[in-house]
Amino acid sequence: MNIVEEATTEQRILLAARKVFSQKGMAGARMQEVADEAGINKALLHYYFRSKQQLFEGVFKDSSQRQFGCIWDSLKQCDSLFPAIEAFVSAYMDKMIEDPMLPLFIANEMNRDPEGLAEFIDRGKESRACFLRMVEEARERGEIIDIDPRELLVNMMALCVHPFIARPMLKHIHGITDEAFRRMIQKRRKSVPEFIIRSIRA
Amino acid sequence: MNIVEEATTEQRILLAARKVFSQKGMAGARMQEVADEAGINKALLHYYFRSKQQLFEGVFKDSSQRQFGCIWDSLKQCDSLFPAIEAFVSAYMDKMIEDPMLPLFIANEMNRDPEGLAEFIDRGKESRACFLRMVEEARERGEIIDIDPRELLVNMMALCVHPFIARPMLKHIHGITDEAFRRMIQKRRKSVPEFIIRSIRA
DNA sequence: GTCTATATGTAGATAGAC
DNA sequence: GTCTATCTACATATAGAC
Repeated sequence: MNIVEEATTEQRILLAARKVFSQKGMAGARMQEVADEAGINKALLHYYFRSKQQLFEGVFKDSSQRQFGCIWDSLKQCDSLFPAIEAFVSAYMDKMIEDPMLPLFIANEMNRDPEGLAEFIDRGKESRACFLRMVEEARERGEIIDIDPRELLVNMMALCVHPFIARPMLKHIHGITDEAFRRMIQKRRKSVPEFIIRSIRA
Repeated sequence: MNIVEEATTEQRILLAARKVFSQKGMAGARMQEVADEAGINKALLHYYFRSKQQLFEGVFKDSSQRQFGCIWDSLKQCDSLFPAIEAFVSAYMDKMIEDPMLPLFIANEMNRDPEGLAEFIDRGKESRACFLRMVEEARERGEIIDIDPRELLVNMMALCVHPFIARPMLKHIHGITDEAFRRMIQKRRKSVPEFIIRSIRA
């Protein structure tokens, strides 16, 4: 092996599959397209991953871990609420900037097979519970208004994820380019936490 | 024709197709399933709509009109900002309660074929422009803080639409039933406008 | 208008050479 | 491990009887 190691075939397949599956979805994706994207033959896909379903699961396992993994963790690294909100929004948006197709991909996959996700979603369970307690406590201390912690969390996720889900529509409505979209997202990294905190501050 | 007219075959096909397409997406939908759902034969689908693509477009045309049609109009029926926000949120949510799969369906279709949507999105253009002016004016009068009107609109849509996009995840995370989800949405009809207005009020 | 039967194309998967 | 060639299954679409 060289010091500068080339990507293994398996890695190239996973990368190509992630691109194709997240753009086209499970049903719309074609094995041929994945093969082309990876620069290999269709038959080789079946050599590494027995079936399309298994390839898909390989990709999805990877993707959903990346999506849900460190995001929730960002919540509990803070000891007070407002910094935690800022950290969560930043972490979430960073992940989606890396991989803008992921949110829609995951939304679809959850819709297609709700059970298949359970283990990955549950991974952030404690972090989420920790955050909900933090909200509860801030409320008891009178720092924030009376709001259901779970509702706050839904609103936070909504404000983070929606631009990526609705990207084609936003681009059309506001007539913006990819570059302008990127700038909008960067702006939201600051404005979204402000929007949230203004709304809940007592 | 009877006074109590039965649904025509074409209407039953469109209804069935809407159900199947919005659950499975264009690629995942099967003509056989649409036929079964409509209680007719597969060949008859091709009699009414020459191809799957045309059937899909028939459904999408209908769906996106329902989604975008009267929602934007709700914006300009008010002469001050806060009631307009309340009206928009209510109208939007009512539409989605009627047809909870529509948001994800439309998000996917926009992703698949961004151009295909243009005409339907553009339909609400004047209403949107009118709303953005309303925000601008409220800002000049000092009623609200300094916020980009377009950003406000994105946030409004995010808070409305996200629970429907992420429904399976929310149901899993919060361990709620269909009935509890429905209650959550009803609650949000009030809480979302409050959340927004608290955030922008000067 | 509605059906049965069939043609046509394509995608997933395998066999087997190298 | 990687390829070419092929099998099999199935989905869209059509032909034609009723």
